[in-house]
Amino acid sequence: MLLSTKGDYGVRAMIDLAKHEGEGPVQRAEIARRRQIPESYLDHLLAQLRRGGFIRSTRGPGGGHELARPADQICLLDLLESLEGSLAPLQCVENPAGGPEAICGQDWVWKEIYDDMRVRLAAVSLADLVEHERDHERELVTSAHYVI
Amino acid sequence: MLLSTKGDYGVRAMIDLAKHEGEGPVQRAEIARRRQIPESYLDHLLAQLRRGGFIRSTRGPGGGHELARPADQICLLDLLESLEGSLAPLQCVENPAGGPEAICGQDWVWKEIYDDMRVRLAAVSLADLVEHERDHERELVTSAHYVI
DNA sequence: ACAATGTTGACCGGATTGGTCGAGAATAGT
DNA sequence: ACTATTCTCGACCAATCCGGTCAACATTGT
Repeated sequence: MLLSTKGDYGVRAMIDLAKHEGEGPVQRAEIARRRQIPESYLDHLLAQLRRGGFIRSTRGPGGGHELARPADQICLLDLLESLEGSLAPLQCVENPAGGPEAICGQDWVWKEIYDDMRVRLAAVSLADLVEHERDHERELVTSAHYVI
Repeated sequence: MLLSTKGDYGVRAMIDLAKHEGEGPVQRAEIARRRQIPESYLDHLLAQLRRGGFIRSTRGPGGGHELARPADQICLLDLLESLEGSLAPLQCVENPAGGPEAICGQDWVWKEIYDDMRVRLAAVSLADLVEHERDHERELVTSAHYVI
């Protein structure tokens, strides 16, 4: 597994914030409930997202969390690399391999895959993810209509 | 990191066997030395490769390991999936997600990347990897020639 | 003052990783 | 039959990571 729950949950949380953009701070408890994330674990992810500059948090009653920038200016690549660290599929793809090692033998294959992956992830914004989710919801509603 | 040392070392070992195809069994100690893999750890990887049907092993003096099929009939995808298990980058990409979860939100992006990745890996054979390594060696020799 | 909320860091059990080690089984050569 | 060589198998182990809990504290609105 390339991504741990950090990347999964973290992006879920960001999608939730993006969906409620402009409605004031969203509370930890709400995010946790809607996205099925353990509340106390979500803490750590929000802290990481804050340090990464993706969200702003305000304390006290009526406090909560909001996006630091518009959803269409946050791409999935930045988000995931901030949450997970490097997404390199293989050790020797990331580091410069020091000397003339070349002992790995499959690095060139993975370099291609990795580059392509990063391009794709960079092309998807948080806004795209929200839009996709809204589309999916509409689909569900429609199919339910015909079933019932 | 998507791949652990299992996938890295395992493929290294297979490249080594492919490179010495037709020269009789290659011994564990040789592979370990040439490819810089701890000998006793290599044991486990060879066992896994044997169970996966990729190699045959013979005991006793003069024994060792050889490819079970020609190198051009073994693709990187099969090897890695046998060594590492599923290469799915995200939980929800692999399992059918049970009910109408769709809570992940980024699964569609990763499904595309995953499919593409598997196609690429399926297109690379062990023979390709050996050829690439030989090319690389020639390059090194050539550049060394000019430097000296 | 008090309640609501976020912030931080310590801690924890279980799984996985990346090995080591030793006893044993098969086989070739003598 | 004996021995040296080589693979085979499973037990074991230390370190790290993962997913998560918890308690103590800081900040702010009323």
